[in-house]
Amino acid sequence: MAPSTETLTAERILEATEEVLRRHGPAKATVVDVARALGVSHGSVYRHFRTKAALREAVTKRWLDRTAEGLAAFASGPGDPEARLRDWLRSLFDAKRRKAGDDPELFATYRVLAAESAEAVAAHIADLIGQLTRIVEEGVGTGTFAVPDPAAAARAVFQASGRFHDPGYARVWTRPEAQADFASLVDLLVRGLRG
Amino acid sequence: MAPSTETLTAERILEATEEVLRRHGPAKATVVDVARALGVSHGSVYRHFRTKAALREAVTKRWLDRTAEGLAAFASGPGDPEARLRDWLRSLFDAKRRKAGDDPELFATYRVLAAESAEAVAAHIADLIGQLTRIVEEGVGTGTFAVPDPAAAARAVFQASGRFHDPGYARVWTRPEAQADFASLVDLLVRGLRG
DNA sequence: CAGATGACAGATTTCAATATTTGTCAGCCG
DNA sequence: CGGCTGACAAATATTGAAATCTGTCATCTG
Repeated sequence: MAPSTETLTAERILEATEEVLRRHGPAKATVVDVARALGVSHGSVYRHFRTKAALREAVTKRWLDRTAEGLAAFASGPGDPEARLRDWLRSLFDAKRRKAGDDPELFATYRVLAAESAEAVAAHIADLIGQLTRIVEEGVGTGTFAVPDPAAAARAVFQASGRFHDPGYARVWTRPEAQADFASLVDLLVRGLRG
Repeated sequence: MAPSTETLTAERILEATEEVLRRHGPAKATVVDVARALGVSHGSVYRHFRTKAALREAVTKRWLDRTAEGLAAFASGPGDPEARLRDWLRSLFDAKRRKAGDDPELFATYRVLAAESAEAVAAHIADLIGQLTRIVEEGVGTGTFAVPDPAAAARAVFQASGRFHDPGYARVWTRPEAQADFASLVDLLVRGLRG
């Protein structure tokens, strides 16, 4: 790739790394590839990221943050908490299924990256459960829901719906019964929250 | 291993195969090892199992069947359906956690075997969901539960509790919060079934 | 003759040599 | 000087030749 006159920033390195990962996959994407894509020596990349692992983790964080952003709208939007909970869960399921279906290789790549960055994933999950907690708390406030511990209930809802957002289950998302299974699960969980 | 004068049966081969898998792990357990353990030539093993895959699948089936047996008691035992449902879920979680904790290598071995025999696993899961369906149906009969479709609800309960029985989650079973998370989830599901 | 054997071909795995990559750092350049 | 370079050692990955394994079958044996 042609060298650039622009300043070398962490941001530019992250973009180039995403591109290299998309092209070569997680196993063959090297720091040298990233440097080549930017037209610099690999030593320069190490000036911005201490290790290859740190670079990959930064890419993973960006990706997880983008995912969480798309859901925040449902978490704090207006409207009935029960409907918002349903929308939030459906939106999460749809987004995951779309990503896994549209570009399986890229999805697999991010699966590998996520497995490497347990800490970033834990933070992301805490973020999502936080969004759910706000919905459940509001539902308790309006009387829609009746649970003793909204945070624990939100956690349970997130874990119970794992089959429809945990990447480990990606292969079942396209099965014909997935849609009905998802509907049954959401109904059961919502009834549980109503108390 | 010493040769035996006993007749070579499928059963004896399966026992020897389990032993070889326990000793060598799934990657290094060969048909020749099994034959050697029985004091016969590997050709004789192929008289009882067409392929190595078929042999492994038979071992997997035995193991899955033993697991399902232990739960059947709760499925059809006497007593309150809600309590039986709770006992069934707890028993499944405890059994899995015990196996994963007591002998992680053997657990990992069976995880590999199960991944190879999708069909046998699907049958096993159908069996378990069948047990759950019977409990839910009985609960609907006694008025404890109120769901429109007991089979769909049982399916949802099984999938919702995946985090506490799916081997893919084994690494979270020993976390300190697992116990509380399990309790929250079961409470939520039971409330959902009560309608 | 039913069941076991072991030689065999092709597929798969292992292992050691070879090549690449990671991460460092002394020195270069604007 | 501040940032970039590229030579380098150690760690990791790739390769391909040798060894092992899978599955078959003609032959043997009780």
